[in-house]
Amino acid sequence: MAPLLRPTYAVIAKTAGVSEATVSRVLNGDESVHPDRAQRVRDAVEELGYKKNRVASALASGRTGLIAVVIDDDLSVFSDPFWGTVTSGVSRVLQENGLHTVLMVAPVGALDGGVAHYLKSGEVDGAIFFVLHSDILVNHLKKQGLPLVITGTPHSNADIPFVDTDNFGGAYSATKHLMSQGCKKVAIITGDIGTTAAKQRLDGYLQAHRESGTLPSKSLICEGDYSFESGKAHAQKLLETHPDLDGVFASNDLMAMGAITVFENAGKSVPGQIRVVGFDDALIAQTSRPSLTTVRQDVVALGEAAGSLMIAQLNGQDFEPIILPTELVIRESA
Amino acid sequence: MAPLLRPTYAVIAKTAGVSEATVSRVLNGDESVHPDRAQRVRDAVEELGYKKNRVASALASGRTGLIAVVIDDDLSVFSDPFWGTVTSGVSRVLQENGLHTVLMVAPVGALDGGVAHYLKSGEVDGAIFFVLHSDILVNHLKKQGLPLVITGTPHSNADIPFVDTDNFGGAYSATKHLMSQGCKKVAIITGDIGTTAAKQRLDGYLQAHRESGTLPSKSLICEGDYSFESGKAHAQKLLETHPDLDGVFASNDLMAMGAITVFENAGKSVPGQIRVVGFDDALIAQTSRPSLTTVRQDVVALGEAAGSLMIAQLNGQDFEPIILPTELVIRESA
DNA sequence: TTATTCCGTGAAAGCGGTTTCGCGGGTAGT
DNA sequence: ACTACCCGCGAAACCGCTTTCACGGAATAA
Repeated sequence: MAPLLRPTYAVIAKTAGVSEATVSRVLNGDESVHPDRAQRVRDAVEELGYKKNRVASALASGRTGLIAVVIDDDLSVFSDPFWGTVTSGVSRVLQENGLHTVLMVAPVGALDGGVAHYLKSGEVDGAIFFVLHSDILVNHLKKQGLPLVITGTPHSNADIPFVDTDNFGGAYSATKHLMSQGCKKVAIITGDIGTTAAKQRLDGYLQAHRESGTLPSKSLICEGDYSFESGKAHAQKLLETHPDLDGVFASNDLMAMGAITVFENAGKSVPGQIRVVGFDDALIAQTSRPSLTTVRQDVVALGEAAGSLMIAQLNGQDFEPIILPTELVIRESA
Repeated sequence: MAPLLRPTYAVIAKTAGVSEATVSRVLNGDESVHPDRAQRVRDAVEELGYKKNRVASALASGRTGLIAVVIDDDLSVFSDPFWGTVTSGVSRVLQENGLHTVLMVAPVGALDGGVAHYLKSGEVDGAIFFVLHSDILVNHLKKQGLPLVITGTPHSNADIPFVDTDNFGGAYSATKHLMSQGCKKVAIITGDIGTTAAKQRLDGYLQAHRESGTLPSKSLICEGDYSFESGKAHAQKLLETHPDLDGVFASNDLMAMGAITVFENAGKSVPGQIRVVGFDDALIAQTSRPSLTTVRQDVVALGEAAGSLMIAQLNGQDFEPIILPTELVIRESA
């Protein structure tokens, strides 16, 4: 079937008794059009039910009104509700400014990968990166003039706008809490250590140890990948190599839950014999048995901050990096 | 900064020594172009790094290559991992066919609402609906010739292509299982009864009762809204009005978890004193304590089936509705 | 050999907007 | 009254493709 026929500028112009250029000026907020003519245009739009064709506008203006939100991972990340929540924060801010979100969940890869190709295609007016294993693509796109925001502190000292959560502070207070609860041997299950967030959380854990006058052995530091399964795998290994382990800080809630599953199945009660803290404060943290002590980050605010930084750039305004605080939420598991 | 300058057909045509129409014919798979000329075009594309401008192509052809995936809800649905998983199934199938997904999570509302406006705007070549409280918009769009697929059985007998899970059979076997475990008084917490899925799950529950020669009292049938909080609220009420309750079938895993939280906090052990079954088999079902007995639906396959039905329509092929089976997964809670 | 048909290809119109440049009328200054 | 400047507005070029129509050469049939 033929697509629905909808009025164009030509019809609006004829109805209002003006030119198409005037219609364009009025609908795009040009204040120089005589108020009486402008009102005639608005009346015609109302009467005829006109809607702008965004495809034609994008071709003519060179701007699509789309902002890419890039998650350097695969679609299984959506089993972690963090991503839906943070994305909703970004989308709300962009939508308030007449922009739309294009969500890209794929490995960012090299300069000739799928994500790079898409971002260079001119289809988006800017890009917000959520997970980064390397700054190579980001630096390349910045040189080409694409407005960018990244979440997480950049690897290099490039002048890239970013928002972040206080990873170091959150991990530090989680580890301090475990120690204050009497834990003598505390392990960490990190995220992918290629990301700055995982590094900063590890640094917070190490700083808490330095301040208590101890240093954890290398086998207490496990590199996970934020997945439930990696939490389980490392918990298993920790029990084998450290039977006297009495505390674990996992760098996200999913890995914390994986660890708890293993400990409980091994007959080690949580928090009776071993205490566990996570990071994020996802719903899974609240509903688990035992409910999870965790470092809460304001995920909606993180998304909104990223969106606001993008809007500021597109409007040619000044901006500063934004670091959001964390809060340790004490529940049953520690 | 000015957008990156990229070669257009004019440049490709000049380099290959052909017209722009020929370039368009070659790149769109027209077999009538002389093979030598066609090869010269492909060589020029390779040499110059040409990428099609999809905005210009959409304007010229009247097709955008975008398919809307509509979830009649708000963004909090992403706290339920069902949605990320089912969407990934759809996206994979569309991408294999050169199409892209536009995800819309918003109340569908009336014919003059935001979703309706967008779908009538000509920006998408088709739409897949995931939750529907009413067929009004779908029937309207079908009349206008927009290719459609819905998940869930349509309310009316309209000739709308759909995919579904066997809701009736899943609920029936869940309720039968509770009865076979000795449960004498089984409640149900439904989803929004305006959706056909929730109705069918209720019907399955009622059929299992009919076959056992009993009928549940009306106060054992609670209408939830698939949220964790509604599961808790109805569980609280059920305990008050039915102290001898010994079984609950919840129409999704989140409500089941909400119910378990309330029962455990009230000192009723699961499954010792009261057995609980959910629906979906989300990760939350596996990680909870106790782990959740649930009706597993193949959510990826549901998404892929919806995508395949859309592709068939766009290609003008015949198609049948697709009903996917369920499987009762026995864990600790029942 | 001549006439007719077919087909590959190029020129250009069009898709629906944005934006530029020039024109004419009005206003201000001398 | 005349001159210079300003500004609102319209005509039309342009954005980068797709597709239509017409042309010329080749092939086929009479």
